[in-house]
Amino acid sequence: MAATEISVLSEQFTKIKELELMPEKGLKEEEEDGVYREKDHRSPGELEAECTAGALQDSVLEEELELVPASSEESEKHILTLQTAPFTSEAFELQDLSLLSIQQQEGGQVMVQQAGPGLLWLEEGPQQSLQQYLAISIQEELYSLQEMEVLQLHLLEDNVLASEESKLAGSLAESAGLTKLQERQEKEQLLLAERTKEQFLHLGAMPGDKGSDEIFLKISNLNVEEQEDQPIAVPANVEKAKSAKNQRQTKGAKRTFCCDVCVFTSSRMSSFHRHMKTHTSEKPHLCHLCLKTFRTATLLRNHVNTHTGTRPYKCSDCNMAFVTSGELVRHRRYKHTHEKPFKCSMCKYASVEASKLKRHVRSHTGERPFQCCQCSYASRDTYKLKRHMRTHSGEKPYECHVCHARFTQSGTMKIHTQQKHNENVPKHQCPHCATIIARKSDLRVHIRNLHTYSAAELKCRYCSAVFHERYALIQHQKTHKNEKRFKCEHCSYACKQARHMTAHVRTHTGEKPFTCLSCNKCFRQKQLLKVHFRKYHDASFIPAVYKCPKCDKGFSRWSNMHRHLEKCGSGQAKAAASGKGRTRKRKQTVAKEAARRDGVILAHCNLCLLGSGDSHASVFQGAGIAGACHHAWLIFMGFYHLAQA
DNA sequence: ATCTTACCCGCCCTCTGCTGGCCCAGC
DNA sequence: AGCTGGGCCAGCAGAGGGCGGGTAAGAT
Repeated sequence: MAATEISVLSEQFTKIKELELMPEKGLKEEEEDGVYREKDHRSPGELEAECTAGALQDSVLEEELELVPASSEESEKHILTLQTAPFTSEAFELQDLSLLSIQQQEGGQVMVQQAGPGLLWLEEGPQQSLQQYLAISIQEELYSLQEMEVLQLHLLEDNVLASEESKLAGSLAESAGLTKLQERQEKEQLLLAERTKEQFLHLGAMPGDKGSDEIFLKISNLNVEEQEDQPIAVPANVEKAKSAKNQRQTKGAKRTFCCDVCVFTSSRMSSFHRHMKTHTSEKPHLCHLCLKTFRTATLLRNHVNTHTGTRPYKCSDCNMAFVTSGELVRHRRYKHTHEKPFKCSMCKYASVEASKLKRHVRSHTGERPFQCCQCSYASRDTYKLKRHMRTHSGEKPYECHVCHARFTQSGTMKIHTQQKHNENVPKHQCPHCATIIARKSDLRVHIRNLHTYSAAELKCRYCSAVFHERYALIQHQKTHKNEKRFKCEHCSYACKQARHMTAHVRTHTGEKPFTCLSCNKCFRQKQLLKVHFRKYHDASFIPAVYKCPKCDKGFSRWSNMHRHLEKCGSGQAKAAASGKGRTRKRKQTVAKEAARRDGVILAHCNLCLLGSGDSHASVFQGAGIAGACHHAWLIFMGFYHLAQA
């Protein structure tokens, strides 16, 4: 005969209830690992009582503590549940609780010894099952996970008849001077709401299987709330849950099992049990491929399917297949049924998934929960923030497979490839004019700039015409293009530009407003003075000479040579010179390169007679004739050097 | 125990639109 | 030869579709 000794010191206490002979159905079933798992063996009332007992503590939950061996006979199987009871010492005048021992003796008698101040009562629960309730106080330090191992309950498993137990229960309950738990439930629940600093423990002690001598003590519920000197994190919704739970229970119409940790409720015991496991870290199912663990075998199987590529759920309308049925349903909504159950209350948007609606709603609310850590940008979803971060990192993950140019976004690369490397590039025709633009967005800019109505009057710079659309103005002004609108008052001269007329009029007046500061020579035009100064007073000036590759005629300006080439024609040089889409400088460079290929001399040094395909002095410098370059200048409007002249 | 359903988060993609720098033709 | 305006182009952000995969709870 062994006894249980529990040190109980605080006001908090726990009840231990022992069920009578368990029906076979209610017993644990042995699993492969030989460990007995608890089956639902209690009545709803008992379970509900358990449910009210308190919240769980993850670190302690589900620990099974082995008790002393029980009798090998089936009739001797007992379940002893150490369960929290939300009583206060004040309510039951329980004080100075300390040590208790339970001794179940031969003949079914249960001896309870109070090694210190304490309390034990037995009660008869529903379905005539014997329940023993032991009220103990919990020493704070005692009920940590490790210290539970210290706590030992020793039950003497003798033959106990249910009737005898019942009698004994009644006797002990009476002797304890307590009423049944059920009669106090409402009061307990009210007290529970007030007891924010209590510690609750729920232990289930269960016998072994047939022929087993073992009894397991299962810690299935431990509610530890904030201690005075040891704050413990408790979900904020616990009190809320309790409140809601109480409301439901007082209705009494239907049994509900309420989680004390969260707001979960269920009418099913199995669901409740399964739910309670979610408050633990227990994940016994291990993936042998990646060592990830899962709570259930189903989760593990689905996970393993992702490794193996097994996709049992096949779409009947296409060849897609999925790991889970949920994925298939979602796919069918997206692709085939177009069912969109999640509808926005602010617009017509509807989505297949709730998360999409949630994301969409942010476009109404303006909420941007994802803040960039390096700038003020915040995005409405995680992907945009991730994409944005590339602007800080400089990462360009997308590469053009043709030219290997890199891009930050896939769309940008796609457009690049389309525009640069595809032959059939879609073009966008402006609906208002003949303009064709490669990109739609640029067409939009075009329309905005040129075809948008302007309230302000847009006046023609050549006449009095007025327009309200820029495109119309431009088209109108082009009609003035070839007009020689400026006519000389003194002669028949006419020109297109006002500045030309100004210069012309000076031929009549003799005015020469531009004076050379070096030699006082005067000029009618600023440009003429500029040319003069360069030619006679600027030692560093080396005039360019553009030489026709066909007839060797030289030109001081590339544009002049270009005009000449149009008439003269010269293979590559002409082709290069007529290249469209190039800048003036680029055209010059291309023409020079072509000339060099043709062996054409564009310029000569006036001193050393060196000829070059390039007109720039750097060519002579590069040839090592530095001395010549400083004083040399190339023939202006000619193709031989000064010495020859 | 298993299937089904729902929810959630994450990732990637596409389409879209705006912006500003660059290039170039025209003036 | 300089200025200007318009097209080209890449960068970047907004919005939304579709799927992968984990988790939990109801139903069977």
